[in-house]
Amino acid sequence: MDYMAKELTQDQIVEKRASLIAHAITILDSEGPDALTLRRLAVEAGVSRSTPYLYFKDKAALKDAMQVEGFIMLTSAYKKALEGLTHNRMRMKSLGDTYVAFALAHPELYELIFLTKSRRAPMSDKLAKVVDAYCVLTEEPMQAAWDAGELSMEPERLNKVLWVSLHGLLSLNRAGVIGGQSDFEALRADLGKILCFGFLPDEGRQELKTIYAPDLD
Amino acid sequence: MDYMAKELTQDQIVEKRASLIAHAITILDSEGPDALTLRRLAVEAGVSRSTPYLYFKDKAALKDAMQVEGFIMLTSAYKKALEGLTHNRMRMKSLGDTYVAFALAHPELYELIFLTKSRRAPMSDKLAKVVDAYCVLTEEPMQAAWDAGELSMEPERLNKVLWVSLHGLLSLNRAGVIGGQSDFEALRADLGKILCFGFLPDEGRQELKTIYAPDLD
DNA sequence: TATATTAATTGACACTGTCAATTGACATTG
DNA sequence: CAATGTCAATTGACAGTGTCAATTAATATA
Repeated sequence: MDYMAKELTQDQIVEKRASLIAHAITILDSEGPDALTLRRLAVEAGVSRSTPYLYFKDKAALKDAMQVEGFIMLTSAYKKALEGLTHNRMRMKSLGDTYVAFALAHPELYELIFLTKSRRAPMSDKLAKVVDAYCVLTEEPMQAAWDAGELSMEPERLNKVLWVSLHGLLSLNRAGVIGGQSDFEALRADLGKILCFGFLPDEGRQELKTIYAPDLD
Repeated sequence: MDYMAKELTQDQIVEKRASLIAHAITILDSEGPDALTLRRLAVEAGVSRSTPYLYFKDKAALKDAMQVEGFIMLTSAYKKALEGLTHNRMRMKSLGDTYVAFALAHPELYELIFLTKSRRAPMSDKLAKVVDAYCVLTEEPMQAAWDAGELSMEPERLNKVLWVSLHGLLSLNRAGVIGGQSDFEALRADLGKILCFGFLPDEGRQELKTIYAPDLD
């Protein structure tokens, strides 16, 4: 057996952590959550059974780190997707497409990201920071649209509404409860239409408003 | 140890199954998924370690059964919630409230229901049937509204859109990624507004339509 | 009364997360 | 330069899990 230098630099630690996280994501995405085992992760990383415990307190801590990494991956995918796009509408569409593509390409990681394993524990500082950076990016095109008077709701609030809708679409589709592969695109189009225009028809909109949403502004 | 009659009737079997499922849901909802252990379920049911295997092929099979039971619970909650309500708008609102209340009252069960543990396995016949009955109930008020010309989309499609939106709201909120308890109601109101009226403002709606949704009808 | 049937139990195994005890390479000191 | 201390990393060990084969024992039937 070979051994490393005595005292690890901070860089070495984060590098080792990162490589463990990356490999954990590989296992998760290729074989599902049941295959993600600390022991297997260790042996495939060429280290011994309990070495991961030097870098992660827990299996839960590893998952938390994977969640953070997932947001980072999404954020950098967004940055790439926005490159060279100036038209505001295109930027918004590109973000949505990137989100969907990510969720479909990494379904297991996507599921892990949006699952609360930690029971009612508040977000870690690191996660909060990463989510913040994520939201800044997604809100930016909406802010521009808002400034141009093209939206009926403030960007920060609308951003959450759209996020929620898209996540629901992906989550229910993956659950298999909402219809097969072909339905997915149709449902996505339906969702887009409703989000743009609402489910109230153009005729009689004002009167229906008092019926369906008497308490909204 | 006491033993039962030699040959179990079909009724006895489904009763035993049902009681195991019910208790499994109790454990899940009160202590979370990690606490739901076949061995613990067995001992708390007063039977021995591997008795559950006489009623469920797998732990996964137990979870599948719990998923079916979850849909049944939701469906019967709907029926109760609709009792005595004749106004169509009230019926729709009541369904939505019931859905949200169920998800908040049984967060763990709710999560289990909408998680695909079985990797890409198609829905079982039993589940498909239950989901069908579920959808019939939720679509009914929308069908009435559609007949009255109050909707811009066919009930079956709109039902999925609204389901997706509500599920996304609950799922992201539970994930803790979307904001705390107080934000929840505000976000729900925002979502309701966007779903009713869309995110395009009333002014310039027609022109914006060509920008934001050139490919929609 | 003896036998067959079958629900239910126990024994056993491989595997998991986890941590205490141990190892061994290196940096530091006398 | 040899002895010592430090600390990353390994191994040993344990409780707990899902799962199934072998076993038990109660009852219907003959």
